[in-house]
Amino acid sequence: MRSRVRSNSAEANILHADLDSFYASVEQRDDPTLKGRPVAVGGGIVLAASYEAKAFGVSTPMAEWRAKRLCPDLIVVPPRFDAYVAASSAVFELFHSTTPVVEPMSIDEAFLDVGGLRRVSGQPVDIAARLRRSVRNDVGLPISVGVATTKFLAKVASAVSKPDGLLVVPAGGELAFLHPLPVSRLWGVGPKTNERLRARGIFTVGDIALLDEQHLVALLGKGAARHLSALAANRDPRSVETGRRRGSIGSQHALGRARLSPAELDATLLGIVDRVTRRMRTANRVGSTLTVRFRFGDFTRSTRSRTLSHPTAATEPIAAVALAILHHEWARIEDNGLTLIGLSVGNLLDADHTPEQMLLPFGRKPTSALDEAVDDLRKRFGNQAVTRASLVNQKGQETPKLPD
DNA sequence: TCTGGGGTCCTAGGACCC
DNA sequence: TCTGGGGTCCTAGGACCC
Repeated sequence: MRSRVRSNSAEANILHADLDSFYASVEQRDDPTLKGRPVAVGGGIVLAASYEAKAFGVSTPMAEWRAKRLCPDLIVVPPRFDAYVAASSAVFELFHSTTPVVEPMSIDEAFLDVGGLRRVSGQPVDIAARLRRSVRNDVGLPISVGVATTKFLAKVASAVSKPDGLLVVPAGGELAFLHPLPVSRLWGVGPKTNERLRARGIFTVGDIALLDEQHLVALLGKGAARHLSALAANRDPRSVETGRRRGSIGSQHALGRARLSPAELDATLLGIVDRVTRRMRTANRVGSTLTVRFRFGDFTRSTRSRTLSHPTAATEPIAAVALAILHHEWARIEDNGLTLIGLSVGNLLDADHTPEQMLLPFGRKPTSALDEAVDDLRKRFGNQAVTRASLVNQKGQETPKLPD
């Protein structure tokens, strides 16, 4: 259940806590010989870089060979995701013991609302300082915290305070802090938008605040323009929300340059289907919209999606539809090669609250062309789960048709 | 010598329903 | 028989974030 918590918006009550160079810090914590040295976590590409490495210009995501050229002494260690998950859980326990109002943003950052805790825990700045000490002492990791009246500003503050910093933007001092910053600090300004703004002579947040919103709409479209105008004026009414749930679960796999055979591609996709559906079942969720993601040899991308008539977390129907989509794109894959394939399942529902008769698989009459395709695949490959062995499609063999 | 893996949100056209 | 406006869902793509 999602809930909103309103705090007194005139006060700087919102904390944004963000672990510094998270993966790299865990590695430096667990291997003392890495302390104080330039470390990158990755394999082929940099997933995280320590501050010592960042000083050389190493950043993420950067090809490993490039990082090593920038920083010849760089130590590259392979990722240990289990260790990161464990460290993250420990840190989130500290978040939750700080305040009940915690909104996770990713594995290494969260918003905390500490409004209303003054009497119990003191001023936000003191709460933030204590939290930083606990994370350092109990988990052994550096964390930066920003404190402000809005989520957006708290996030900017934590970023500005890095590394291992604490920064409070006092109520009333928001615009003085915000306006000199470059537009790229705004949430939602990436390389493309930054370039478009730069071309119009817009460099700082203050420049945006001065701009007529209509002008911005013409430049970026209505949604983005309103969003940026609001942030530049520090209008950010979003509250810290607990209980937010993911809207999709997916997995993808980069394939490199090697050309895979159709059977190998089928097997790769089935492995991804298996991983995704397992995760869905573990999370006790079902979904109905399948999106297959392709990146071709020239690095152009494309997605194909289909919506099932009933939500499911079962391997078999999802595998059947995902394979049908893959086979439908075969001509383009043959022409260009394929460098990435992925699958995500959206429209997620709680399995417990989904009426049983809505769940696949179950005995039923086909209700859509898509279901007919699923049934067709079942007939063709047997009613058991679609297995790798049953799907060794040689090139040229008839492949399942995807209904238009 | 290229470019990982997990997500979110927005836009826009077309289908479909009322 | 012709015509409308609004709402929602589906699909594809783009941009962005960590």
